[in-house]
Amino acid sequence: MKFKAVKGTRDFYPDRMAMRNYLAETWRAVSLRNGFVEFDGPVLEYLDLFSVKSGDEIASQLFSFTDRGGRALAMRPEITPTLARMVNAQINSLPRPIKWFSLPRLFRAENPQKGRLREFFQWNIDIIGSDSVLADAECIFTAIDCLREMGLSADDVGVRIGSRPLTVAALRLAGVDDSAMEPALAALDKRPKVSPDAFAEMAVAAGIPADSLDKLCAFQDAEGLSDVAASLGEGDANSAGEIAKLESLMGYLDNMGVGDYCKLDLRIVRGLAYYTGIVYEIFDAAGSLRAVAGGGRYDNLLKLFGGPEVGATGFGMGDAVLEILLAEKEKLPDLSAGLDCFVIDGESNLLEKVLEVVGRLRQGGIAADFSAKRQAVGKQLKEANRRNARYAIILRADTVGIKNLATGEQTDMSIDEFLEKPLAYIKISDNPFL
RNA sequence: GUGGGUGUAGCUCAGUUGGUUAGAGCACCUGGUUGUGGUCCAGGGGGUCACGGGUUCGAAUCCCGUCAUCCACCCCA
Repeated sequence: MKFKAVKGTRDFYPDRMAMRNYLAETWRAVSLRNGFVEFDGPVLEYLDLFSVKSGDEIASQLFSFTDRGGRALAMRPEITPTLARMVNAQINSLPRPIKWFSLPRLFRAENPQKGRLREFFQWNIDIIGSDSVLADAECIFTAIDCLREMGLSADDVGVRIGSRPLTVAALRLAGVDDSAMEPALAALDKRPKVSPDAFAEMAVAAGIPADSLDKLCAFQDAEGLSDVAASLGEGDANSAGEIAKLESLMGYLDNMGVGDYCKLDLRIVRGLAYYTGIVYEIFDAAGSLRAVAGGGRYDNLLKLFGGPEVGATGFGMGDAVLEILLAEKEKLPDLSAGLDCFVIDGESNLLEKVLEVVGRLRQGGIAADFSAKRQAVGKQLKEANRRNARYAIILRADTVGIKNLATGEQTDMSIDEFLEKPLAYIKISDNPFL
């Protein structure tokens, strides 16, 4: 073969396309029933848009180019900058809180590996214009609502919830200066992935005093909020407020009936610097995969993009890991598309009749097709079977046999009688992805 | 960007210490029961063995390079 798909991209043959549509349609349906409205922006943005909040490291993982007008452009690696740009442009006319979702196609020029591709789809949920922890609760609920809709229980996936402000408070208490906060947070973020010794080495290199590591670990490993409060000591009023937020968050999630999916876990820090409050990641129970989703509060972001200071919170869920997880848990639905009716000419010279019946059925919203070849009934039934049809409509000069291919039952009547109201005799597919 | 594994038919894979015309199953196509399916039977198409170079009388097989893919690191928006 001379031409191949580009590294890190996927060809969506019909089976796979059906799966992609299933994810997209479920994401969309869940978003809408949670009160979010859909938006989208261009795949291409000015390169500058992505350097505002991210450094050069990120820029090196972008697909970027200069167009014929000399503009430095990039294919979007995430939708949040576009969201910020769009919201900022109309912030004064948008009723708050803004509850928007998007299903963007994204591109990142990194090396592909399990659950990571160069081109992928992501579900983004954001609430802008609310400082309340209720907004965080709504986002988390929406994520769980989706996973539950797809058949994943609290035994399959869990939301681990941490807090940036509390983690910062713990680091301050450990003697880390505010100017050294970012590398210290980065070190804590890596802790779950490395050995205790390696973590200690990394932490000290990041400027965390060695003699405070035990206390920091105890803080991160706290099982409950009272433990957290204890490890922060008397602390400041701010920390007490953050602990209260986590408490009401957990309460709200309980109220909405998804408390069993959620767990306090202060080891969740998130890599990015812009998070300002509650942060969370969703993992498979075994913890063998990458995060299915991740998000949190980012109150400074709109201002960073030239807008006002407004509260914002949200998450992103990629398609790659989700699909792997659903496959592992055997929760992928059977999406084999089938026809409602396969129309067969049961005698010779009936093509005109076949076309008439097919036309009428299709017009009535019934998925109908017929054989490209005029051949024996047996062959055509075989084809109907291969096409996964629910009914074979076998035509003769004046009568029609309606055969249920699953049960083998067949009823005969006049063609006119059938076409009068075909739905009285057949049950059409309720598969919306047909 | 770095490191390791793997590249044989559309898919999953065989292919014996290098030896003549490269195989199977599934899928696909055609035909068989003068016509009501999923089975069965017979036949068929399809591979420059990822690509390029080297060693050899001879390479799918050994060596080098390139590319792709998978896994991991970096990073993770």
